[in-house]
Amino acid sequence: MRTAEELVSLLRARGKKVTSQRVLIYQAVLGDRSHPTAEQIHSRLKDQLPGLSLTTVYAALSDLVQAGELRRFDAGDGSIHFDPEMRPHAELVCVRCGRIDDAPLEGPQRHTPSEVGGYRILRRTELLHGVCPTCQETGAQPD
Amino acid sequence: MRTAEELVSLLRARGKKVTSQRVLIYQAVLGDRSHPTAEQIHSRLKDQLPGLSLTTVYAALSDLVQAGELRRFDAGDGSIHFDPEMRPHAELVCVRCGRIDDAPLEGPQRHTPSEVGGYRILRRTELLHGVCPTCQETGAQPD
DNA sequence: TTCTTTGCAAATCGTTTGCAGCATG
DNA sequence: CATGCTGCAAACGATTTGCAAAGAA
Repeated sequence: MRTAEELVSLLRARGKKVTSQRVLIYQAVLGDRSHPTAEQIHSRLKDQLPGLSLTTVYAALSDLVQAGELRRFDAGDGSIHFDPEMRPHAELVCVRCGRIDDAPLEGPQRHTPSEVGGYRILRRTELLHGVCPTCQETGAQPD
Repeated sequence: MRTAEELVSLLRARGKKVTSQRVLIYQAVLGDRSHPTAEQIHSRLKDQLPGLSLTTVYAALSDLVQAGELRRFDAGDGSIHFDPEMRPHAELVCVRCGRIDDAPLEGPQRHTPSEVGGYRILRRTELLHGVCPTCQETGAQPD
Protein backbone atom coordinates (compact mmCIF):
# COMPACT_ATOMS: atom_id res chain seq x y z
CA MET A 1 0.00 0.00 0.00
CA ARG A 2 0.98 3.61 -0.30
CA THR A 3 2.28 5.99 2.27
CA ALA A 4 0.33 9.02 3.39
CA GLU A 5 2.92 11.20 1.63
CA GLU A 6 2.37 9.47 -1.70
CA LEU A 7 -1.33 9.95 -1.34
CA VAL A 8 -0.95 13.65 -0.78
CA SER A 9 1.42 13.98 -3.74
CA LEU A 10 -1.08 12.08 -5.82
CA LEU A 11 -3.73 14.63 -4.95
CA ARG A 12 -1.56 17.66 -5.50
CA ALA A 13 -0.24 16.33 -8.78
CA ARG A 14 -3.77 16.22 -10.09
CA GLY A 15 -4.67 19.64 -8.80
CA LYS A 16 -6.98 18.18 -6.21
CA LYS A 17 -7.51 19.50 -2.72
CA VAL A 18 -6.31 17.52 0.25
CA THR A 19 -9.21 16.86 2.56
CA SER A 20 -9.36 14.51 5.49
CA GLN A 21 -12.10 12.52 3.77
CA ARG A 22 -9.97 11.85 0.72
CA VAL A 23 -6.88 10.91 2.63
CA LEU A 24 -8.82 8.39 4.69
CA ILE A 25 -10.72 7.00 1.73
CA TYR A 26 -7.54 6.66 -0.29
CA GLN A 27 -5.71 4.97 2.55
CA ALA A 28 -8.61 2.64 3.11
CA VAL A 29 -8.93 1.42 -0.46
CA LEU A 30 -5.26 1.41 -1.45
CA GLY A 31 -4.48 -0.80 1.51
CA ASP A 32 -7.34 -3.19 1.02
CA ARG A 33 -6.94 -6.42 -0.92
CA SER A 34 -10.42 -7.69 -0.18
CA HIS A 35 -11.97 -6.01 -3.24
CA PRO A 36 -14.39 -3.82 -1.30
CA THR A 37 -17.40 -2.05 -2.73
CA ALA A 38 -17.96 1.69 -2.20
CA GLU A 39 -20.50 0.75 0.43
CA GLN A 40 -17.97 -1.35 2.33
CA ILE A 41 -15.36 1.39 2.29
CA HIS A 42 -17.97 3.79 3.52
CA SER A 43 -19.15 1.74 6.47
CA ARG A 44 -15.55 0.92 7.35
CA LEU A 45 -14.81 4.61 7.74
CA LYS A 46 -17.94 5.51 9.66
CA ASP A 47 -16.14 5.35 12.97
CA GLN A 48 -13.39 7.78 11.99
CA LEU A 49 -15.61 10.08 9.94
CA PRO A 50 -19.15 9.80 11.29
CA GLY A 51 -20.55 12.31 8.83
CA LEU A 52 -18.94 10.79 5.75
CA SER A 53 -21.30 10.55 2.82
CA LEU A 54 -21.46 7.70 0.31
CA THR A 55 -21.42 10.34 -2.42
CA THR A 56 -17.99 11.46 -1.29
CA VAL A 57 -16.69 7.91 -1.29
CA TYR A 58 -17.87 7.42 -4.85
CA ALA A 59 -16.23 10.68 -5.92
CA ALA A 60 -12.91 9.83 -4.31
CA LEU A 61 -12.85 6.34 -5.77
CA SER A 62 -13.66 7.67 -9.23
CA ASP A 63 -10.73 10.03 -8.92
CA LEU A 64 -8.42 7.13 -8.24
CA VAL A 65 -9.80 5.12 -11.13
CA GLN A 66 -9.28 8.03 -13.49
CA ALA A 67 -5.79 8.53 -12.15
CA GLY A 68 -5.02 4.93 -13.02
CA GLU A 69 -4.33 4.03 -9.41
CA LEU A 70 -7.36 1.81 -8.93
CA ARG A 71 -9.20 -0.85 -10.87
CA ARG A 72 -12.96 -0.98 -10.92
CA PHE A 73 -14.86 -4.05 -11.98
CA ASP A 74 -18.22 -5.74 -11.95
CA ALA A 75 -18.16 -9.09 -10.16
CA GLY A 76 -20.63 -10.41 -12.68
CA ASP A 77 -23.75 -9.82 -10.64
CA GLY A 78 -23.85 -6.06 -10.97
CA SER A 79 -21.89 -5.28 -7.83
CA ILE A 80 -19.00 -2.88 -8.36
CA HIS A 81 -15.73 -3.66 -6.60
CA PHE A 82 -12.41 -1.84 -6.35
CA ASP A 83 -8.95 -3.33 -6.46
CA PRO A 84 -5.68 -1.48 -5.89
CA GLU A 85 -3.72 -4.17 -7.72
CA MET A 86 -3.04 -2.65 -11.14
CA ARG A 87 -0.85 -5.37 -12.60
CA PRO A 88 -2.67 -7.71 -14.99
CA HIS A 89 -4.38 -10.51 -13.11
CA ALA A 90 -7.61 -12.44 -12.94
CA GLU A 91 -10.28 -12.10 -10.27
CA LEU A 92 -11.54 -15.23 -8.57
CA VAL A 93 -15.16 -14.72 -7.56
CA CYS A 94 -16.90 -17.18 -5.25
CA VAL A 95 -20.46 -17.69 -6.41
CA ARG A 96 -21.50 -18.88 -2.95
CA CYS A 97 -20.14 -16.29 -0.52
CA GLY A 98 -19.07 -13.51 -2.85
CA ARG A 99 -15.47 -13.57 -1.70
CA ILE A 100 -12.99 -12.31 -4.27
CA ASP A 101 -9.30 -13.16 -4.61
CA ASP A 102 -6.66 -12.18 -7.11
CA ALA A 103 -5.12 -14.84 -9.29
CA PRO A 104 -1.85 -14.41 -11.16
CA LEU A 105 -1.90 -14.96 -14.90
CA GLU A 106 0.39 -17.64 -16.19
CA GLY A 107 2.68 -17.88 -19.18
CA PRO A 108 1.45 -16.30 -22.38
CA GLN A 109 -1.59 -14.93 -20.59
CA ARG A 110 0.57 -12.44 -18.79
CA HIS A 111 0.78 -10.14 -21.78
CA THR A 112 -2.29 -8.32 -22.88
CA PRO A 113 -2.10 -8.04 -26.66
CA SER A 114 -2.28 -4.48 -27.97
CA GLU A 115 -4.47 -5.48 -30.88
CA VAL A 116 -7.15 -8.16 -31.27
CA GLY A 117 -9.63 -8.53 -34.08
CA GLY A 118 -8.84 -5.03 -35.30
CA TYR A 119 -9.54 -3.51 -31.88
CA ARG A 120 -6.86 -1.44 -30.21
CA ILE A 121 -6.87 -2.95 -26.71
CA LEU A 122 -6.84 -0.62 -23.73
CA ARG A 123 -7.48 -2.95 -20.83
CA ARG A 124 -8.31 -6.49 -19.99
CA THR A 125 -10.52 -7.99 -17.33
CA GLU A 126 -10.63 -11.65 -16.54
CA LEU A 127 -13.22 -13.08 -14.17
CA LEU A 128 -13.17 -16.64 -12.90
CA HIS A 129 -16.38 -17.65 -11.19
CA GLY A 130 -16.24 -20.64 -8.94
CA VAL A 131 -16.41 -21.97 -5.42
CA CYS A 132 -13.81 -20.82 -2.92
CA PRO A 133 -11.91 -23.26 -0.67
CA THR A 134 -13.96 -22.31 2.37
CA CYS A 135 -17.30 -22.86 0.68
CA GLN A 136 -16.10 -26.19 -0.69
CA GLU A 137 -15.32 -27.34 2.83
CA THR A 138 -18.50 -25.94 4.26
CA GLY A 139 -20.23 -28.07 1.66
CA ALA A 140 -22.59 -25.27 0.79
CA GLN A 141 -25.08 -26.56 -1.72
CA PRO A 142 -25.10 -25.52 -5.39
CA ASP A 143 -27.64 -22.94 -6.50
CA MET B 1 -28.34 -21.04 -34.10
CA ARG B 2 -31.00 -23.50 -33.08
CA THR B 3 -34.09 -24.60 -34.90
CA ALA B 4 -37.57 -23.84 -33.65
CA GLU B 5 -37.98 -27.54 -32.86
CA GLU B 6 -34.92 -27.58 -30.64
CA LEU B 7 -36.25 -24.57 -28.82
CA VAL B 8 -39.57 -26.26 -28.16
CA SER B 9 -37.84 -29.42 -26.95
CA LEU B 10 -35.74 -27.27 -24.69
CA LEU B 11 -38.86 -25.81 -23.16
CA ARG B 12 -40.66 -29.13 -22.75
CA ALA B 13 -37.57 -30.79 -21.31
CA ARG B 14 -37.57 -28.20 -18.56
CA GLY B 15 -41.26 -28.54 -17.86
CA LYS B 16 -41.95 -25.11 -19.29
CA LYS B 17 -44.94 -24.08 -21.33
CA VAL B 18 -44.55 -23.22 -24.97
CA THR B 19 -45.84 -19.73 -25.57
CA SER B 20 -45.47 -17.64 -28.70
CA GLN B 21 -43.57 -15.02 -26.72
CA ARG B 22 -40.94 -17.50 -25.60
CA VAL B 23 -40.46 -19.05 -28.98
CA LEU B 24 -39.92 -15.66 -30.57
CA ILE B 25 -37.64 -14.42 -27.82
CA TYR B 26 -35.58 -17.60 -27.97
CA GLN B 27 -35.27 -17.42 -31.73
CA ALA B 28 -34.32 -13.78 -31.55
CA VAL B 29 -31.51 -14.12 -29.05
CA LEU B 30 -30.13 -17.49 -30.13
CA GLY B 31 -29.71 -16.20 -33.65
CA ASP B 32 -28.16 -12.90 -32.70
CA ARG B 33 -24.41 -12.43 -32.58
CA SER B 34 -24.53 -8.70 -31.81
CA HIS B 35 -24.66 -9.20 -28.02
CA PRO B 36 -28.01 -7.53 -27.50
CA THR B 37 -29.40 -6.30 -24.21
CA ALA B 38 -32.85 -7.32 -23.00
CA GLU B 39 -34.07 -3.92 -24.12
CA GLN B 40 -32.77 -4.45 -27.64
CA ILE B 41 -34.38 -7.87 -27.92
CA HIS B 42 -37.59 -6.34 -26.73
CA SER B 43 -37.73 -3.48 -29.19
CA ARG B 44 -36.69 -5.80 -31.99
CA LEU B 45 -39.75 -7.94 -31.34
CA LYS B 46 -42.21 -5.09 -30.94
CA ASP B 47 -43.41 -5.44 -34.53
CA GLN B 48 -44.24 -9.13 -34.27
CA LEU B 49 -45.56 -8.96 -30.70
CA PRO B 50 -46.85 -5.44 -30.07
CA GLY B 51 -47.93 -6.20 -26.52
CA LEU B 52 -44.70 -7.89 -25.47
CA SER B 53 -43.51 -6.80 -22.05
CA LEU B 54 -39.90 -6.26 -21.03
CA THR B 55 -40.64 -8.35 -17.95
CA THR B 56 -41.37 -11.32 -20.18
CA VAL B 57 -38.16 -10.84 -22.11
CA TYR B 58 -36.15 -10.84 -18.90
CA ALA B 59 -37.90 -13.98 -17.71
CA ALA B 60 -37.30 -15.85 -20.95
CA LEU B 61 -33.65 -14.84 -21.12
CA SER B 62 -33.10 -15.87 -17.51
CA ASP B 63 -34.56 -19.27 -18.34
CA LEU B 64 -32.03 -19.69 -21.12
CA VAL B 65 -29.15 -18.59 -18.93
CA GLN B 66 -30.17 -21.09 -16.26
CA ALA B 67 -30.51 -23.79 -18.87
CA GLY B 68 -26.93 -23.12 -19.91
CA GLU B 69 -27.95 -22.09 -23.43
CA LEU B 70 -27.04 -18.45 -23.09
CA ARG B 71 -24.24 -16.38 -21.64
CA ARG B 72 -24.94 -13.21 -19.71
CA PHE B 73 -22.30 -10.62 -19.02
CA ASP B 74 -21.69 -7.07 -17.96
CA ALA B 75 -19.87 -5.02 -20.57
CA GLY B 76 -18.03 -3.21 -17.81
CA ASP B 77 -20.29 -0.18 -17.64
CA GLY B 78 -23.22 -1.90 -15.98
CA SER B 79 -25.07 -2.83 -19.14
CA ILE B 80 -26.09 -6.49 -19.34
CA HIS B 81 -25.64 -8.27 -22.64
CA PHE B 82 -26.53 -11.74 -23.88
CA ASP B 83 -24.48 -14.00 -26.09
CA PRO B 84 -25.56 -17.35 -27.52
CA GLU B 85 -21.94 -18.39 -28.08
CA MET B 86 -21.24 -20.79 -25.23
CA ARG B 87 -17.73 -21.89 -26.19
CA PRO B 88 -14.96 -20.14 -24.27
CA HIS B 89 -14.05 -16.82 -25.87
CA ALA B 90 -13.28 -13.24 -25.03
CA GLU B 91 -15.56 -10.27 -25.61
CA LEU B 92 -14.16 -7.24 -27.40
CA VAL B 93 -15.92 -4.13 -26.13
CA CYS B 94 -15.51 -0.80 -27.91
CA VAL B 95 -15.29 1.98 -25.36
CA ARG B 96 -16.36 4.54 -27.95
CA CYS B 97 -19.44 3.10 -29.64
CA GLY B 98 -20.28 0.17 -27.39
CA ARG B 99 -20.00 -2.39 -30.16
CA ILE B 100 -19.14 -5.88 -28.98
CA ASP B 101 -17.45 -8.68 -30.91
CA ASP B 102 -16.34 -12.15 -29.96
CA ALA B 103 -12.65 -12.97 -30.01
CA PRO B 104 -11.29 -16.51 -30.08
CA LEU B 105 -8.90 -17.50 -27.34
CA GLU B 106 -5.48 -18.60 -28.47
CA GLY B 107 -3.15 -21.36 -27.43
CA PRO B 108 -3.08 -22.22 -23.75
CA GLN B 109 -5.84 -19.73 -23.06
CA ARG B 110 -8.34 -21.98 -24.75
CA HIS B 111 -8.64 -24.23 -21.72
CA THR B 112 -10.26 -22.90 -18.63
CA PRO B 113 -8.51 -24.55 -15.70
CA SER B 114 -10.84 -26.44 -13.36
CA GLU B 115 -9.00 -25.22 -10.29
CA VAL B 116 -7.19 -21.96 -9.52
CA GLY B 117 -6.00 -20.76 -6.14
CA GLY B 118 -8.09 -23.39 -4.41
CA TYR B 119 -11.26 -22.28 -6.17
CA ARG B 120 -13.24 -24.82 -8.18
CA ILE B 121 -13.79 -22.91 -11.42
CA LEU B 122 -17.24 -22.90 -12.97
CA ARG B 123 -16.96 -20.32 -15.69
CA ARG B 124 -14.68 -17.75 -17.12
CA THR B 125 -15.31 -14.32 -18.56
CA GLU B 126 -12.73 -12.33 -20.40
CA LEU B 127 -13.38 -8.74 -21.39
CA LEU B 128 -11.09 -6.75 -23.66
CA HIS B 129 -11.89 -3.05 -23.70
CA GLY B 130 -10.58 -1.06 -26.59
CA VAL B 131 -11.38 0.86 -29.74
CA CYS B 132 -13.03 -0.96 -32.64
CA PRO B 133 -11.77 -0.66 -36.24
CA THR B 134 -14.60 1.66 -37.21
CA CYS B 135 -14.01 4.08 -34.36
CA GLN B 136 -10.28 4.11 -35.08
CA GLU B 137 -10.99 5.18 -38.66
CA THR B 138 -13.60 7.68 -37.61
CA GLY B 139 -10.88 9.15 -35.47
CA ALA B 140 -13.24 9.54 -32.57
CA GLN B 141 -11.42 11.34 -29.80
CA PRO B 142 -10.33 9.67 -26.55
CA ASP B 143 -12.40 10.27 -23.46
C1' DT C 1 -59.50 -27.39 -14.53
C1' DT C 2 -54.88 -26.59 -12.80
C1' DC C 3 -50.78 -24.45 -12.90
C1' DT C 4 -47.70 -21.43 -15.42
C1' DT C 5 -46.94 -17.26 -17.88
C1' DT C 6 -47.93 -12.71 -19.13
C1' DG C 7 -47.99 -7.82 -18.54
C1' DC C 8 -48.86 -3.94 -15.90
C1' DA C 9 -47.40 -1.08 -12.20
C1' DA C 10 -44.79 -0.44 -8.30
C1' DA C 11 -40.66 -1.50 -5.77
C1' DT C 12 -35.60 -2.03 -5.60
C1' DC C 13 -30.86 -1.05 -5.43
C1' DG C 14 -26.56 0.86 -6.43
C1' DT C 15 -24.92 4.85 -8.46
C1' DT C 16 -25.15 9.66 -10.18
C1' DT C 17 -26.54 14.44 -10.15
C1' DG C 18 -28.05 19.25 -8.49
C1' DC C 19 -27.13 22.38 -5.39
C1' DA C 20 -25.97 25.30 -1.24
C1' DG C 21 -22.61 25.78 2.26
C1' DC C 22 -17.87 24.90 3.70
C1' DA C 23 -12.88 24.23 3.43
C1' DT C 24 -8.57 24.32 1.00
C1' DG C 25 -4.92 26.63 -1.50
C1' DC D 1 -11.30 34.91 -2.14
C1' DA D 2 -11.89 31.61 -5.74
C1' DT D 3 -12.50 27.09 -6.76
C1' DG D 4 -13.21 22.59 -5.65
C1' DC D 5 -15.24 19.40 -2.11
C1' DT D 6 -18.85 17.69 0.84
C1' DG D 7 -23.20 15.92 2.00
C1' DC D 8 -28.03 16.00 1.62
C1' DA D 9 -31.86 14.84 -1.14
C1' DA D 10 -33.72 13.86 -5.37
C1' DA D 11 -33.03 11.64 -9.81
C1' DC D 12 -31.88 7.61 -12.42
C1' DG D 13 -32.04 3.43 -15.06
C1' DA D 14 -31.86 -1.35 -15.43
C1' DT D 15 -33.80 -5.29 -13.32
C1' DT D 16 -37.08 -7.53 -10.14
C1' DT D 17 -41.38 -8.38 -7.76
C1' DG D 18 -46.61 -8.62 -6.66
C1' DC D 19 -50.63 -9.69 -8.49
C1' DA D 20 -54.76 -10.43 -11.40
C1' DA D 21 -56.06 -11.88 -15.93
C1' DA D 22 -55.01 -14.95 -19.90
C1' DG D 23 -53.26 -19.14 -21.81
C1' DA D 24 -51.23 -23.87 -22.15
C1' DA D 25 -51.54 -28.77 -20.75
